[in-house]
Amino acid sequence: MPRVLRFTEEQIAAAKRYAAQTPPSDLDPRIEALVNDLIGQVADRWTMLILEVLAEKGVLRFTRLSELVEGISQKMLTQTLRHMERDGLVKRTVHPVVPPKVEYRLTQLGMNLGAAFCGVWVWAAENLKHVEQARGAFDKKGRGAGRA
Amino acid sequence: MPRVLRFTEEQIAAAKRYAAQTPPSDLDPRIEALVNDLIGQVADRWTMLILEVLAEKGVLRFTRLSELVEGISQKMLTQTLRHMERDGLVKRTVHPVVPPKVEYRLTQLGMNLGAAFCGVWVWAAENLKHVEQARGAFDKKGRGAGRA
DNA sequence: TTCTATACTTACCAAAAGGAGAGTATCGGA
DNA sequence: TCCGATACTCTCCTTTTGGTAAGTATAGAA
Repeated sequence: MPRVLRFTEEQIAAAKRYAAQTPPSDLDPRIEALVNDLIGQVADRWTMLILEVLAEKGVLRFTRLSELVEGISQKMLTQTLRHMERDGLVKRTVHPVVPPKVEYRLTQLGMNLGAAFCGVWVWAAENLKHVEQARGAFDKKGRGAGRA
Repeated sequence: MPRVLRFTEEQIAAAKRYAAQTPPSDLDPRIEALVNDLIGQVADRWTMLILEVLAEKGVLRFTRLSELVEGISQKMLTQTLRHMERDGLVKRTVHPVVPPKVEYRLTQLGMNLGAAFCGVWVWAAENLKHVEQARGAFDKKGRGAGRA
């Protein structure tokens, strides 16, 4: 499912650029809160999956998207796409024909976000085993001792 | 709130390393699903905030954490810390004294995850204005036309 | 003897997320 | 004349999430 594993060289380069920046030093708390909110909205399960498939496939119509994003309901697909459109992550193009034809593609902003997430996907792919080991250890020895 | 803006040079370097890797080519879908789940659990609001304050402060006790992670309830703090401990992101150290003393710190795995998220924080900080603009535009002209 | 500090746990309840499935509009084709 | 295709929207209902508030254990201080 993490189609990000097929991110283009260009996208990976963008991820590098993001990670390479020394983050700006302290901002005013108002901004910090906004950044926080923004991440909260964007780090959502469906948003990330849609980001992935659009990054991989380029342009997709509604029905195709619903097939590619496994397990998503129409309701959530519509809702998530609207949010992403509102945030400027995807471009929605309506062709006024019958039956309707609507195309979705990532904006530059969306692609940049995908690139920024790339590091997280890589982390997850690399450390899956470590996490599973940690869970196994926790579940076995955690029970029965150590709780305050 | 995004204390990641004060991430150390070392952590930023780690982020670079993550983003610099060409992600492994296609894996079997089982793995992909697991990576997906893992990200879903880890990209949670409280997990990210706790990751931040621990990355910044190093070692913290329960009550101090609850003060620093603004708005978190005891319940969610305990719950999130348990999950993070189980996943091997934080180390929990109990000192058998009265009143109880319990310390939390990030593991290497946790620090790496923080580094991987760094790119996303930077994206959010940089593109906050773009997103706000997009929202403004959407809310104004979006209503009334364009829906299929 | 009662109070305090710490790190929780538990029970209860309200709000939000999200799934299922039906409904809608329109035109060309059988 | 009725069906099918597309991209939704709407309603109803269940599940999940998360907050609040109270309870617990213990040793030393007052």
